[in-house]
Amino acid sequence: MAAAGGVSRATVSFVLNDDPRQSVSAATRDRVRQAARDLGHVPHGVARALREGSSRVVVLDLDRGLEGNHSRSCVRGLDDELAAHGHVLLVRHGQHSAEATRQVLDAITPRAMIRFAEPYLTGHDLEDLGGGRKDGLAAHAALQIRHPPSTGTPGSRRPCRRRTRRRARARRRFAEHTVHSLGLPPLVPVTVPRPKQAGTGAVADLREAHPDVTAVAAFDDDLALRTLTALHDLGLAVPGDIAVIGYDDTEYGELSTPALTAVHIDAEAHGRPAARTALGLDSAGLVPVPARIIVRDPV
Amino acid sequence: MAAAGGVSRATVSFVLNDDPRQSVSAATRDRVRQAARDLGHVPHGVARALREGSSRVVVLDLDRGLEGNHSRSCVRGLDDELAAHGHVLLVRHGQHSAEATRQVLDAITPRAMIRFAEPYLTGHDLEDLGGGRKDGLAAHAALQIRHPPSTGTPGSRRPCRRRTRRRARARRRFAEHTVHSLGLPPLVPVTVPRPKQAGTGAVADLREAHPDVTAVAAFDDDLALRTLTALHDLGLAVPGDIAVIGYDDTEYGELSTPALTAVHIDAEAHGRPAARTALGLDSAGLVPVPARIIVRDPV
DNA sequence: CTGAAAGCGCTTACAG
DNA sequence: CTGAAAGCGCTTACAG
Repeated sequence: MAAAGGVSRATVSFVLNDDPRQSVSAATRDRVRQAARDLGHVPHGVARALREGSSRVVVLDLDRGLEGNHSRSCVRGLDDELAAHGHVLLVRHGQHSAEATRQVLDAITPRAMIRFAEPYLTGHDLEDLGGGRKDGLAAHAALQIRHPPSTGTPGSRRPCRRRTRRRARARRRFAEHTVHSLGLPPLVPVTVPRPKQAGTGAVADLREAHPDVTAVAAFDDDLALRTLTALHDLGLAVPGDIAVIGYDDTEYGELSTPALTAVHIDAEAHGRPAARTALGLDSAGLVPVPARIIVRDPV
Repeated sequence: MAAAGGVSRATVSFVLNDDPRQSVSAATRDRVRQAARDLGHVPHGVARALREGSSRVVVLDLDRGLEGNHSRSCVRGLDDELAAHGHVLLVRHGQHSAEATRQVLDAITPRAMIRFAEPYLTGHDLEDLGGGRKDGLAAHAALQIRHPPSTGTPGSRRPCRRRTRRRARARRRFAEHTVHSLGLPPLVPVTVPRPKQAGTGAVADLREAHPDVTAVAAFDDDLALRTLTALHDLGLAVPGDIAVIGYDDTEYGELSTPALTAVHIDAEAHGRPAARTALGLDSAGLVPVPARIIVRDPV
């Protein structure tokens, strides 16, 4: 490559990286660019990574698949934004030991390793992102509880797997805050386990212990659909006897009867700043897309 | 590290890689191992990759998320098997341009890049994997059509996104073969689109045009659930009026009424040989886990 | 059996 | 403004 351009490898590097500390004549610059195009030359990432201390890869740690719209859109945002800055997003699925994580680090020394929804949880995203709107966990928890705004309905929900525990706790706190500020009775937590029969039993117990509960604000769509199924099996009317609202808008929500109304989180706007932070860039000026309720059947 | 052990870097490399071409005295070997442990020394993957020509990473290209059991278990198998051989699995989600793919290659020069379910489709997995059972697309397509074995029911199904088209076509062919060999009437293809109303319309049309169709063998669980919803909305009884059987066993299948019976593919056994092939290893001796039908409610 | 040296392809001070 | 040189941390012929 250097030979073809008739310049030193150093010069090639300067040109291809637009190094501002080095001025290169326009003629040389063009010559190098042209040669790179002709030869299809692209810097070898591994060599560059060795020299620079890390590869242009960001690893996202995600223990689940890409179930709802939240994770899916977040990945899209991360991917786009990283690509725009010459980096690559790679996802690691499953629950891994610390040792396995170290293996990844050792294998490619990624530029950063992101844990899914970490900032969403830690409060980073709870800050005002412009337009007077908060677009984080607190806002989303409140959005779910407030819907529909006209009827005051206590919600209930269920935290689940270990990794999500912290997030569940935070959600719970925000939901309780909302309930309180609306002057509603406190939340009644309920667990709707698998398999189906167990879930139905749990919902039956809830009805008996708390006949006054008029709505369920589910931790996620999976649990919302589980609850819907249980209510169906108990012969209860939705939303007549009790309403259900989901969180995270799975495509399966459309298929239940009644179809599931749910909080829809557009997390591309979360993924982008996360990407920039991972690269050590300023993440100002990104426009958030506030979460909204997808109303399917009346709740 | 070399200094601490009092040996040359070369020797460290020989010991740590168990190089068979080089004999190292037991004493030196122990000394190096001990020093490595003490210092927590691990070979730097990037440097090694530069020298060896590729990193110990395998990239899996997956345009969807991890929806059903097929992709999920396949990823598990790949991940396990690669880890057992000192490699790391990283997943790339979304539909990417050739340019973007090249970016990944340039960034870390992975050992291999796998396209999801490629061998599943190309026939690799259609071979007999031992025990006199085939555990591939042909077997799975047949399994779905044959269920329940007692009643002869024409199936219908729907291919969808571009990437899956080839797979859909192959499935279709295998299903038709099965139908034929069972002496059943030929398959009637049907598309059940989103949104819900459109799907319901499609199923209504099907009923009108082909009142003799008694069962739907869906392309995947999503479509099966869609069909179930449509039938419900049309006031038809399942399986009384028409049966539905899914493919790939989503956890949401449990929640419909009636619950969805589906083909359950344990693809860990597909992931493992794929991993070995990617590493250029022999994949003999791996035990396949044949697909089975998860019967939930009677079809 | 062990060690000194080359080289993988880059980037970046440094000298000209 | 340009080029020769060092060095990132490994592996692997090669000489001792």
